[in-house]
Amino acid sequence: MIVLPCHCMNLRNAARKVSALYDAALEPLGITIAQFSLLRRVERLGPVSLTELGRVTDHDRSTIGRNVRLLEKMGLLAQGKGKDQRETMVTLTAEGRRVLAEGAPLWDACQARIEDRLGLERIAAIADILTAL
Amino acid sequence: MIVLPCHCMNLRNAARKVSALYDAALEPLGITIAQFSLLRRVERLGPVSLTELGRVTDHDRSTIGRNVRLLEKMGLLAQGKGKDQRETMVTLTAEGRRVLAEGAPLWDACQARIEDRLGLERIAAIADILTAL
DNA sequence: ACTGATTTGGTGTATATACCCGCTTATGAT
DNA sequence: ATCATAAGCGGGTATATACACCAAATCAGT
Repeated sequence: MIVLPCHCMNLRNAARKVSALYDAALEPLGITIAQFSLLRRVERLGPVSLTELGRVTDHDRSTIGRNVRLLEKMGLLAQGKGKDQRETMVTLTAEGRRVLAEGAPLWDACQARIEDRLGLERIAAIADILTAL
Repeated sequence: MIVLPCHCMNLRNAARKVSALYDAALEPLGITIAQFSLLRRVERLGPVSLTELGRVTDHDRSTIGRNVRLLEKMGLLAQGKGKDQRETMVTLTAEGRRVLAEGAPLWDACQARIEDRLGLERIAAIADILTAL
């Protein structure tokens, strides 16, 4: 892949390519790395509102709402009203838990492969970018 | 922004955030950093086919075709048939050249700000990722 | 020259993402 | 209790991106 002068495009291209690798690794699950990551978030946070999910992932609420809806249609997440009738509370389904369990070793392998290819130096740099922004 | 264990999501999030900064910087032009970058590619390569653009940018042909179509509607790019009647040749319009000229200092400023915030170390790491993949 | 394989694009479909607007529900100040 | 304000969501619209499939054009081997 050609390296451009533009740091932004280089980042985008790197994210695109790395995403394709993770997506391929998770292919047996029928979900993408973005969806896998969202499932894990819900697993971690327990019943959680869309707004809260958006806050912790730093995504637009509408983005989260749409992504959750897809996972709901797949039977991996469930939505219900909370005490506050405005809030949509999101929870993991049994099937969602199963997919997470099945996916864990796939994700691990891909993650390890990436660490191998990039080296700890660059891996650390990626994390640093987020904190430096 | 929270740092995740998943290197892929960290890269995606970094790309999302950095893109937002570049997009904001180019906002006076009415185009995004992805579009700006594509315009520059066409400027560099001169009349170029969609397939060739896809190859050099490592994007799917259909993605390029759609992105070019948008820039064509904005009057910044023009499409025409080549000697090979299958090929669509893409060229920069006068207006496209104007936008590139107007955008150059905006891009420069944003690029410099990013270099400042991230430091040359991390900037180099980003470029390295692409070559390491 | 003909025919089968390849190349080039376009379209349909899908995910990921953001912004804006409008509706519903909760909260807080009087 | 009332009413203005704020919070939470959904839907519309838009860009960026990929994959699969189809049609047209070209090319290569006979």
